[in-house]
Amino acid sequence: MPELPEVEVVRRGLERHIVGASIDSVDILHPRAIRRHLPGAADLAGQLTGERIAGADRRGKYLWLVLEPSTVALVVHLGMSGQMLVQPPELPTEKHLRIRARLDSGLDLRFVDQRTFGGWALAPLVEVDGSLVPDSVAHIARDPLDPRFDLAATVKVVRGKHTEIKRVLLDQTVVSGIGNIYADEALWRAQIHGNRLTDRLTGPRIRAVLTAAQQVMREALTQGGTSFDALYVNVNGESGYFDRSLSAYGQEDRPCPRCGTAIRREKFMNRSSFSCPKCQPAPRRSPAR
DNA sequence: TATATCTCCTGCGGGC
DNA sequence: TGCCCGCAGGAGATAT
Repeated sequence: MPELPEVEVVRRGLERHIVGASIDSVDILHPRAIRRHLPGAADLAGQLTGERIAGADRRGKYLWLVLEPSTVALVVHLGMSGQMLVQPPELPTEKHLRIRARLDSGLDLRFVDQRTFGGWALAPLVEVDGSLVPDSVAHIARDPLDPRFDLAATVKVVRGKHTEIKRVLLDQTVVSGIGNIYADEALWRAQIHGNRLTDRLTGPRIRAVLTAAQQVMREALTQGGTSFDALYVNVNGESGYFDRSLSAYGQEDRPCPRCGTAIRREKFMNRSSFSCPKCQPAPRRSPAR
């Protein structure tokens, strides 16, 4: 599942393989893949055709290609299962191919997405807090790998909320790029249960969990991201290996690497949470969910 | 206004 | 073998 490290791997691949190329034509093969582009498929294809890809940028899990001469951005979200593949056009069409762009470099840029949670949309670039981002991404906070990420300010925002720490880690308007996998890993490293209330945690403990998120995502990035199946791959169709290094996520009933206690799985926000019952004791009375 | 919950979607695996 | 159901989960919409 693509979270920040996986998206960054894809961004780097796009930067290496398609920046500088121009778009000759675009085929939209599934309307849901462009549902966030309100003017529709014909408009998206028309606006992209003839544009030159001038750069590949990212904030959190949002990725965008800067286009010239229009200066708009093609915003890409991979959702649960999206892939941006750079392929020779003669390669067979993928089963879940949603969008195909033909480039003047002789390659295809393909958007493949089994579960159709992801998609493409065009957006003008606007300046937010000193950075140029698509206006549809303006509400997304800086991610922990951003050189201008302000840890102290983020700690303050988190402490100012009255909710559970895991909810805040998943709130992209507070800190971006963290999904269910890295939230569980960061909480495990910081030895904090995800149901702990933010306004009852000390500043140093919140700082510890944010720093842990930063560390775990940096490590994942060096290993090409996390992959459980063929759903997440880089632009060449290769999977990452970080899933072999996970301590909590997906480790139900396996021994905690720190204390040996069996990792437990709980339902949280309609999804699964994994934690060590000894290292990460739950608050005495969990808030109603 | 802040927080919580629902919904979208597809393929896989388990149970019957 | 085939059908049904639960599960996976990011993010916007809707409810509280």
